Amino acid sequence: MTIKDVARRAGVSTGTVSNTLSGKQPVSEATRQRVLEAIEELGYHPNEVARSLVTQRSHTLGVVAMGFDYFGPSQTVTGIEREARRQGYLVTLSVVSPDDTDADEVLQALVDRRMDGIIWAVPEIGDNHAWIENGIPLELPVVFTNMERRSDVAATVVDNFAGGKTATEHLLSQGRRRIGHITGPLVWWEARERRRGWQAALRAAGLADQTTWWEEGDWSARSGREAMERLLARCPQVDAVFVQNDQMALGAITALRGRGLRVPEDVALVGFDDIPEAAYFEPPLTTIRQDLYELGRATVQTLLELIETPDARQCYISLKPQLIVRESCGGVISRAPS
Amino acid sequence: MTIKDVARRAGVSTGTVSNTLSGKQPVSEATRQRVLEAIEELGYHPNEVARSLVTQRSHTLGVVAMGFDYFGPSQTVTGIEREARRQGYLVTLSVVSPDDTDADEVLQALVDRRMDGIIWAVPEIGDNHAWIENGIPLELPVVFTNMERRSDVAATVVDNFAGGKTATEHLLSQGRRRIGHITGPLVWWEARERRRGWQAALRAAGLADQTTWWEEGDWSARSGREAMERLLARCPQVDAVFVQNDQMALGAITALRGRGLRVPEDVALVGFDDIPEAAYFEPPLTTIRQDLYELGRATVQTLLELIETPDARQCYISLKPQLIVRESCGGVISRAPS
DNA sequence: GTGAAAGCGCTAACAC
DNA sequence: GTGTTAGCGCTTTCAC
Repeated sequence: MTIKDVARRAGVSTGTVSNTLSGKQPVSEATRQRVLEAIEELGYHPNEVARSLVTQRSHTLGVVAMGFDYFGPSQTVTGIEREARRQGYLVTLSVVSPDDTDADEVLQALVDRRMDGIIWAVPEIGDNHAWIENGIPLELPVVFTNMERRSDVAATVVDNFAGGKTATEHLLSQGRRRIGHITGPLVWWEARERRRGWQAALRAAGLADQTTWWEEGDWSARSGREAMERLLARCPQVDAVFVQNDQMALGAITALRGRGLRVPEDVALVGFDDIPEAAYFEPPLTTIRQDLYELGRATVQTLLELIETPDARQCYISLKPQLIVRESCGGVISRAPS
Repeated sequence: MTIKDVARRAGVSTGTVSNTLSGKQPVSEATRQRVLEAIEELGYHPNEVARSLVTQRSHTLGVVAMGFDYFGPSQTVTGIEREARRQGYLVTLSVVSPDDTDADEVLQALVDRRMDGIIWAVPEIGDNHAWIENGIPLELPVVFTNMERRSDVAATVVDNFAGGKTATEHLLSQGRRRIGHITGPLVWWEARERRRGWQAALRAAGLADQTTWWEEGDWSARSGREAMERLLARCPQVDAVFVQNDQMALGAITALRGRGLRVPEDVALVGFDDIPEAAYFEPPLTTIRQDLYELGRATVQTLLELIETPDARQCYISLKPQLIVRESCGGVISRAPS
């Protein structure tokens, strides 16, 4: 089933079929109808591979993501896919692992398939973004997510600093004054940002001497429990803890309960992410929600603009996360979302 | 940067370049070296789109998934992507929504891009698989996941019936005799299978009259809480509940605690999925783990076989889920028999 | 308006 | 072994 078959059937040339399909050149109504009929009868669908070859456009976006069997990344990718499809694009997904050295390979495979653009949705860990430094080695438009601001690179991010600050300020507003902190792995840029936010809020409240009251976890509930144990051993006086994600907060709850401490009466807790389960923790968890779905949407829109207008102003879109108040901080109590 | 540039630079024809690259025709060592050098110097990478057009192979798999911002589906897709890449394939992902009428469109877009095969990783809900009935309308190899067995269709599934049966049998082995059940939406095939497993175990234990002790949820923690409330109202004597996923089990725990009932002393609980948080529930949740990562791997392998050997149509791979024993089933039963 | 023809970048016969 | 050439299925000049 090729365009030739359609042309033959309609008694026209392939160029005319192409024109009726694209509308780029005028076609008389009569032949238009005959072509459309032929297409219908033959059940013809254009071969997009052939089309890509000549137009140099694949209408496909390459997405490289990391560890997306977790809630955050998969939500981002979902947002990306939705928006891409809405705009007539397909998404080719590559998953890299934290220890991957094959970033180049992955990228090359996408370039070879002539993606129209790339979304690099890999968290910035250690120096895994170093390859960007000397200008992007790709002639393709690329947009990054959750990356430290750089010149000449487009990125969409969640304002993790603001998130950490908001969380801590909420704790302060509830009257807590001895606020500890459990971080994600500090090789992650996002983890460092959230900690900066916590420290900034502490300093602003005249609590600068407490900015060392933190312990490092690895995002897992297990590490949250262990970090909480360490924090309790080192700073038994804490009356609140800002935890950098909800899973670790869950572990922290377990640790506190194990020590006979009540949440929020003895120790208040704020998490980060607002995973669906957070509202059903015991107690329901106050947390910072980041709209990663929206992050995905915004990233696609940025990329499509870059594709249309390759003269590319560098743009850096920053999304503010939102405080969700539940019961783990005491004070204001809101119901679980309905 | 095309094959022509390489050919010119190496002083050979394009055919020779192609042959050195593919190795399908012998090339003298001397020219081979010259070609390789030219490729290196020019930084040449073959255009895979052009290659696809002539070879009729895209080395890309189309995956259509649903609601994969949840743990299960994203784990499956991760498994798919990993195995695909290991075998030299890229993955193009389409996400459909539960209320999709656009399944045809999605499929067509993948066919138009000449995917080498399709993985339909959409749960079977209502009659959303009806389009398969009159034989697959695609000339492409397709593999389905978690779908009821059909003739002439390849599928890889988790044995949900066995999972439900195992969960219930474990409860029975702990001495529980009044075992209720909270299901997912029964328009889901998987939910019906798990319930069948529960009922089968009940019947085998001579408890056939209890096979109506179930309530329906929608997979969310919230619905689990509500279903638990209803179940308690209708069958206050239950001493155990098998819940069809961990999120709903979390809600069930909340409901039980609200009624002053202890887990596992008063009511034992088994979940399904083994999400990472399950080990940190209060109490840690006994659950049925399904290895969806492996499901993804197996699905890709099946698909690749189908691509190589298109006459190998129907195969049905069934993966057994695994019981993970934690504390939510306890040993001691403290509720008085009624 | 419409048809003929020249590619897009590559592979695969087929000569030599 | 290597070069030549005819496509893969489409779009896009460019005549008419």
